Amino acid sequence: MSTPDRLIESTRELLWERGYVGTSPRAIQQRAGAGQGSMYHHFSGKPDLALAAITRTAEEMRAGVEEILGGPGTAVERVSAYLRREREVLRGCPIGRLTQDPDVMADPALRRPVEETFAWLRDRLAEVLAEGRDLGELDAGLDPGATAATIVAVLQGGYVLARAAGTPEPFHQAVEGVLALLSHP
Amino acid sequence: MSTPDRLIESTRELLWERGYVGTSPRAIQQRAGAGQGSMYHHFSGKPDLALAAITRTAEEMRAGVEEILGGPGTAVERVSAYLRREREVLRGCPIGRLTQDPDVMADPALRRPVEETFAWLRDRLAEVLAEGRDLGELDAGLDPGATAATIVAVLQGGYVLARAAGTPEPFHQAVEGVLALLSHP
DNA sequence: GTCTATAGTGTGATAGAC
DNA sequence: GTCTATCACACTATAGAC
Repeated sequence: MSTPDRLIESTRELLWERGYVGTSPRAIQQRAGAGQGSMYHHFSGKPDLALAAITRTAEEMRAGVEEILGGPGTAVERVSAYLRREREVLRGCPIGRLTQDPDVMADPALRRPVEETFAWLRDRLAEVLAEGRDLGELDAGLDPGATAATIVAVLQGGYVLARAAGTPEPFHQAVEGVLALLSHP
Repeated sequence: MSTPDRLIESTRELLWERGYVGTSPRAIQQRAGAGQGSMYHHFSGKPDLALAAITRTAEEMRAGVEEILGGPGTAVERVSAYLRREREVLRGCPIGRLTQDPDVMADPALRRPVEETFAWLRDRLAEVLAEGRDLGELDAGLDPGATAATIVAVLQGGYVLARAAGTPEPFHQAVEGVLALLSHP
């Protein structure tokens, strides 16, 4: 792995664990096994590195979601598979957590990938839900856009509950709760 | 307002806006109009002040919730009122955001009020939902615990979506989405 | 490309005068 | 109780040698 790649990977991990404010260039360098000069040679500074890290994380997340939502199965099956997919629940969502970082949200360049990822995710889920509704798999009165927002919110909020509780259990409860509401009627 | 009170209020605001890592004693003092000596006279340091601030916020939140959930109306009416209550959506949840702060979660004293607040909230909502189910207002097969987790997660995740989008709209969509699922069958 | 040296600022806290 | 002075350290970045 090249030095720039190692720096980006270090930044990704630290942004996930400690957020943007809590991540220092020094910590990034140490984790990557790179010196200061090296880091500032490849990147203009902390924001530049963070942009590379966030962009890469957003791309990976999108690909992972599309693998499930664009795969085989009925609409409800695909949504269920997405909700029940294995996750490192207590680590939280690497994109969602950036949302709480004022310095990220204040920088348009850093904010864009966060905004776009969630917009895409909601749209993609809404498409699948609309498909399920049109095929009679879901209630005819179901609002795909609102329900998609609910589902994404359950995941993001599930992470919050799990971290508060110190266990993944409330995350899984929240997921099963919304699936029961979705499938039951 | 006394100096200790002003310091606590400053800390509450800054924890909400910038989180624990992003909040410096200096910023707290400046916002409170207090000097360093004054701050360290009344509090032993940043963690001590944060504990006072978090405790106060948790107490207020609990009282606000109980006012609605313990008020008049059917179970669904009270849950709807709680979900639709006016909120400063883009500011996020002052307790939920602490969940993303590794230094808060690493300190058992700071973590406890966060953990207890969410545990209480889920239990309280589950009670109301069980009541609604037992009175035939909600589906007989509804799981109160899981559904309560779902509802709290929708709120917490709604904040995340709203901040990502830069507008409160997805928060309201998520809320209406879950209410539709809850009331429809 | 990578290194070390250095700078300027902020952090979190203590000391001791008033 | 509140003030100013001071501390040791970390942060983010630049300079210039190698």
